[in-house]
Amino acid sequence: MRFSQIFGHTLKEAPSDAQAVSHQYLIRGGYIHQVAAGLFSYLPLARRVLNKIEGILHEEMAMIGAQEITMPVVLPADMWQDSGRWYTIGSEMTKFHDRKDHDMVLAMTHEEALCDLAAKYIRSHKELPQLVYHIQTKWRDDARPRAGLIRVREFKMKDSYSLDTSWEGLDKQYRAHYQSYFNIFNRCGLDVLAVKSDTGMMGGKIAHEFMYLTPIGEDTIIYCDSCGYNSNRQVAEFEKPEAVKEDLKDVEKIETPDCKTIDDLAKFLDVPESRTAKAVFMVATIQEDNETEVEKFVLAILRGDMDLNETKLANAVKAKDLRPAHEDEIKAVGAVPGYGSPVGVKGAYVVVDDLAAESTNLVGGANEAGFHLLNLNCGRDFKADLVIDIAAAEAGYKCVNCGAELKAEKAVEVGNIFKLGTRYSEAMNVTYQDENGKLQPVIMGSYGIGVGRLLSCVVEQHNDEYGIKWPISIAPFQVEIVLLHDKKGTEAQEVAESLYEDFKAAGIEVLFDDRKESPGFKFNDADLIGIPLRLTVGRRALDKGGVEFKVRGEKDNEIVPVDEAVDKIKTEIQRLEKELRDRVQKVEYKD
RNA sequence: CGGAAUGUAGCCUAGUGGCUAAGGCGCCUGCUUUGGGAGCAGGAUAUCGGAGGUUCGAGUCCUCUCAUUCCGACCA
Repeated sequence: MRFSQIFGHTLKEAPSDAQAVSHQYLIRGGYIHQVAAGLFSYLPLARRVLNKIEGILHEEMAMIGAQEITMPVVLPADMWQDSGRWYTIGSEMTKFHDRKDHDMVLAMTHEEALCDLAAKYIRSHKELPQLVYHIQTKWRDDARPRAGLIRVREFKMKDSYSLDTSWEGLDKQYRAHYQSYFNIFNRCGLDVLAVKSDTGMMGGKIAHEFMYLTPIGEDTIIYCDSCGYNSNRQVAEFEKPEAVKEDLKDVEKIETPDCKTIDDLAKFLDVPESRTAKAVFMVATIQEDNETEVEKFVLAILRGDMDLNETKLANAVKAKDLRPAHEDEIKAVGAVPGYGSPVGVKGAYVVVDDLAAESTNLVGGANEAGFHLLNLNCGRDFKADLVIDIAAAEAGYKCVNCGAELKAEKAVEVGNIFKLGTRYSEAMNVTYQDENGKLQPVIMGSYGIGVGRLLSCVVEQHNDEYGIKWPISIAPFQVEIVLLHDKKGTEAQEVAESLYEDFKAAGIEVLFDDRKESPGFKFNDADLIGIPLRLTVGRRALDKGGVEFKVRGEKDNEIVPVDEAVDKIKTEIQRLEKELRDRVQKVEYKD
């Protein structure tokens, strides 16, 4: 490809909207164009990277026996009604009517479509197990797209679906993906960590997330350096500190103006946050039986220095869904937001974190604006319907396994693998006949990787002050020829042109900067775009007997004779490819 | 969906009620130049996000609205 003909161009300055490094470089390099919030066009350079990534995905899927299919992005609503998600997912899912006035849906993911397909094609245990996948567009009308390609509304995902007759079979396919995903990320040059993401209710349900650690991430990982424990904060376990125990003192009501947060309160009273009680008002949706759902008002009490872990709370009250309570709902039970506690509250299910229950003489809300109560004690001053661990893990707490201090790190989820079990197959009647002729639900798994998010995470990991440094495996081109024009002769031009032809003939992906620009301009663009290998053709190098070879990101360069340039580049490509290939290793599966 | 900020040419910015909206980058033409974002000369590109209002006069003040970004809620 000649640089002069590429659709799109580079920018010296990034638009002020772009804040994440990957967002800035991808825009400045002429890779992507933002159309609206969370909507991007991919220009030729980015498309080439996506093609490379998708190539790796296809190869790795083939390695674990997955067959490629394609399911539509527009789906009829009835399958989403069958799975129940038509009713449970909010405005993130886009619904519309087609010309015949049928309810339609833009696919957020393809479990329903796959189940619909499997229900029609899977008949016998002899046809199982199966593993199918596609790389297809998803639409999620996210309330808050951000950071360029990190969180978007329309994106492509590689999603695969396994179908098995047994939990052992599912486990096998699950572990195959676990390994496969490490291979994929390693081949793309991205460092990831696999963390447990949901132990959930429903017994055997297990999920892992593949996390790229970065401060711009939205997930928090809790990990332990000394024993290797790690987990998404949502489900992380930790050892609670000892409760402070004193002799019980009498309750005392005090005026606390403008103390709506624990922080305000602790400062105002000059007590540590750990001596306060925090009230969190939630509404849980609970499935009583197949037909009926009820909403339950839940009042969660924690020690003031701890955060509520909603996943733990949802599990504790067996909630299908959990949301923050609205202000009128809070008032309806007799509580006051900002000054809340269980004291005097009626009609709420009170869940008290075990540590808060053991702690004595805490400061809590009086359920009266501007007032708190001193010396609250669980059991004496208010009753707990349930005492259980509902606190979120945080850095500084102790590891449950080894007692070392836990650490926290932000991360972006670039992939996940999920043991669905029979959740969808039962709802959507995906069954097969077993050896005895009995109908059984198929046991499913689903496995996803966001392609654009992976691309942007690679840029986050591989860049410097000048631009992107692509890993060779997914670089839009393997080598860039930078021609420096020379008025005194045509030699440089001729050498560059003939090298360009030689590279193409040798099957090397080459970008030829043939533009009539100054050297500095071209070097800066080359660094920005980030092609791994560079050959500079100009008077100075020719006088020294060749062309100048340089690896992106390395300081040194060397003169290579013109007739050895193709071999040199071939060797270097192989060297860089080997580096990435060597990253691919057997990983130990961690439950 | 809550809180905040910002909208001036393709990009970055100036413009603090008063003349024809200014500069840099980029773009076009010509000449010159060619090893880390060259120089000179000429040129094109803005309904100042939109609507309404206040005013003799609005890019500037007010109201509404739209969009984008950031923080939070949310995230199958």
